[in-house]
Order: sequence, then C-alpha cells, then structure tokens
Amino acid sequence: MNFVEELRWRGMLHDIMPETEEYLLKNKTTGYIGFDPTADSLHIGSLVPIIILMHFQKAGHNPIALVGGATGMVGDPSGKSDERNLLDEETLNKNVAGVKGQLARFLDFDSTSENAAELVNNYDWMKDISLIDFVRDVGKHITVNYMMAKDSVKKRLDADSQAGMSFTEFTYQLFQGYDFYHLFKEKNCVLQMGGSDQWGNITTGTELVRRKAQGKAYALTCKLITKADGTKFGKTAGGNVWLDANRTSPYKFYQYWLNSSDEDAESYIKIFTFLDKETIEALIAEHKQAPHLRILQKKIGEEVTKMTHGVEAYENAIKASNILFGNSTAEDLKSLNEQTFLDVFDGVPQADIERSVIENGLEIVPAFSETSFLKSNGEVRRALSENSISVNKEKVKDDFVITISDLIADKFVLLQRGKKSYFLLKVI
RNA sequence: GGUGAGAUACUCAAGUGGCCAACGAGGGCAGACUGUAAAUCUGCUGCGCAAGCUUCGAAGGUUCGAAUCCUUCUCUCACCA
Repeated sequence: MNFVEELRWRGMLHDIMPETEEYLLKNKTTGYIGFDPTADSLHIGSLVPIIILMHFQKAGHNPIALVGGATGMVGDPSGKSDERNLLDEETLNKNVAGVKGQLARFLDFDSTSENAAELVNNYDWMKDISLIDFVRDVGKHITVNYMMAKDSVKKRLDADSQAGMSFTEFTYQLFQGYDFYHLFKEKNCVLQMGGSDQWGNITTGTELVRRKAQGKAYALTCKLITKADGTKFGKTAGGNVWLDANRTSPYKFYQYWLNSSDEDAESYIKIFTFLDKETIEALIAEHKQAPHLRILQKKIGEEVTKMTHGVEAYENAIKASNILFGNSTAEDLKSLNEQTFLDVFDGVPQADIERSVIENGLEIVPAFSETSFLKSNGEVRRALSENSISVNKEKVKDDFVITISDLIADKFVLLQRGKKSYFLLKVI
C-alpha cells in the first residue's frame, strides 16, 4: 500500500496538494516535518507527525525530522489566540536536545540504511542570516497581502480578537517557509507534512520554492486528533501526557490510552498503531461484541506504550494496572517483594517517613496531609467522610492508625484517595 | 500622552456598608451506578476538629462594622493622538 493510501484509510489525511500522490508514487521522495522545541520533551500530540514520518520511511521515502531551534525562538501563531512568551536561548537549547533524543527512538537514523531518517535543526542555517539578507532574499518574494490571508494571521486580526499580534509572530511563516526552501535547495526535499493547522505555513514554503527557485514543492497535512467529548487530546487534569518517562510514567502513559472512549479508540487504533487493516477491522468487530472488555483500548495502550517506552515498561504498566485496579487485596500487595513493588509503583508519588513514626502508630489524617498527598487536614477529613480513603487497598475510617503490620515488604504503605489517585509512604 | 471602562476564589461571573467565606455556571474531586467508560443522581470544592482565622488587584484611610465608601499606586482593555 502506498504512503498516501495508507494515511487515507487510517483517517489521518486532511489535506493534500494536487499531484502530490502521483509524485510520491513515481519518486523516492525526501519529505520533512518540523517539531517545535517548546519543552524538553514531546507529548503524545507529537506522536502523530512522528508516526507519519515512520509510515513515510516504511514506504521507502527519506524522512527528515526538523527541530525548530530557530523557529522556536520566533513563535508559531497557528492555533494560538494569544501572543506567546518567548523562550530564552538556554531553555531552547535544552529543549532541542531533549526533542532530538526522543525522535531517535522512533525513526531509523542509521546512516547505512537505504532510506535513513535525518535530523536537522533550522537554527544551523538561520543563525547566520542577517536581517538585511532575510528581508531582501525572503521577504521580497512574499507579499504582505498573501501573508495576511493566512488563517493564523486573520484570526488574530479579527475585531473580536483582543490579543493583537506582534510583528515577530507575523513573520513566523516566512521562517518556516524559508526552512522548506532551504531543504529543497540543499537536500532536494520536496514535501512538507504536518498537522492541518500547519497548512498555511507549509504553503508559504511551497510558494517560496516556486518563486525563488522556480521549483515545485508539495504539501500534505494530517487531521488534528480530537476527542469525542470535546476535551483536548493529550491533556489530563495533571497536564500534558509526555513521551518522557520522567515526566509521565509509562504506567500513566498506558492508562491514558486505556481510558480512551470507545468512539475515540476506533480512530486511535488506526492512527497510533501500525497494525494492518484486517487486524484492525477484526479488533473493532471483536470490541463491539464485548465493549466492556475494552479490547481496542488495551491494544492501543500496548502498541503505543511498547513503541514509546519499550516492552519491559509496558509489562510493568500492565502489572501495575492489574494490581491497582484488579481485585487485589492487602494480602496480594503484601506478598510482593520490594523490587516488583517498586517496578509497579514507579512513577507513583512518594514520601519518606521515619520508621519510628510508624512504630508509634501514624494516624490517618496526618498520614495524608503531612506527606503532601492531600493539601490540608480539612481535605483529608472531607475525603474520609466521602469514604474515599484507602490504605493498602482497603477502605478506612477516620480512627484508623497505620502500624508496623501495615507495611508492605517491610517498607511501604500504599495510600489511596478514590480509585485512581495513589501515594506511597516509604519507611527510611 | 488624552478620555472612558475595568481588576472578586481554578475559569467565567453576581454582589455596590452589616443577612458575605462571598449567589450562580463551568471545571475539578469524591460517592452510587458502571467497563478504571459515557450518561445520570448525590455530596464536596480558602485554613481550622472547633471557637475562630485569613481572603474580593496593592497600600493606606473613613466607620462600631468594608469586597462594597474615600485617597494613592499597579495592571488590563477600548477609543482618540
């Protein structure tokens, strides 16, 4: 199956420039996607462009991942209703390094391979361009009229937009356009891909290629991921779901996918896994037979977690999920040895506690409030009256006292608020 | 620089001297139900066991009493230059 066809049946294709598909069928093509270094880790929203590059590579083309060290300094106004704060250079460098490292986990950058992926940073060619050069060589080719017509700009100039837009962000599309032109010239890169919000920026690039180099460049965008309930994809109450295991533990990462709604799961399995059409259709059919088993969610969680964090991390996430949500009891918990226990609870927030405190008996209220698990004594009491507090998976009342006999592996106490919120006390 | 409007808890937003720890909505959290879901219902959502304490942009002041009145300051927005 060819690249565009693949994206199409997976429901990822949003917009494609005429003749792009024909060109890709006839030519081994170099194409790129840009990644914004707004943080030192990518989050699951970036998985989609990564996966597109992976499909691209699988189809035999040459993918380039561009990290926006320069464009990140300018700030992309697309989809933003407000002017962004600029990152300082130090942060940006750190972010670029972090993002680079993560991309390497997904794409084959092995230079001996036939169509190895390549990683570039646009700072490398942007840093030496002077303002005069830029204004004469780039600015001259694109009219303000053209730039103003872009959605990302129009929205900010609307009467009801109160934010306005700085010259800096207005210029952004020229930066990104220039990247495309540069890659076209230097690496014969003729295709830029990205999220549908990038269409405007990408076409500025193809326009620049056409006017400045009399070349033909192509564009392709994918659908932005939405959730059926209208909330933002990749966000939880605790913030973004990151690809970095230190920011979002593999367990939480797996849980995010497991908690997808049925509706979303059907589209996610096509987008986020590389399973073939028959397999996916069979899974969907099977899921509909018994939705409560959540076959789709589990499969997505498995595939994506393995791809992102590796098999071992996935297995621990499963183990943790079974213990935390299965019918396991205090007895089961106590039967775990220290290592298994730590693997399972990797990523669960913890606090250290003196052994003597437990020996003297730790009352339930301070156990929760003084460890910063819950904010205040009042909150603990409230939670107790809601019957939502558990110690080692067993509901407790406000007169409960934690003692030595509650220790797991002679070292841990598992505190719990509600069904999903855990906290670990570690005896030192 | 000029004129006008505004700043209330996570967000929006009522309150214009005591009945205000502050209406309401959203969000969040929890309980029931369930599939670790959706929908629904219920409770909670400044600190404190409580008496009470600290909050309504900041600082002062008037008053027995201020989110509400006065003064100064800071910031935001709109229109004009």
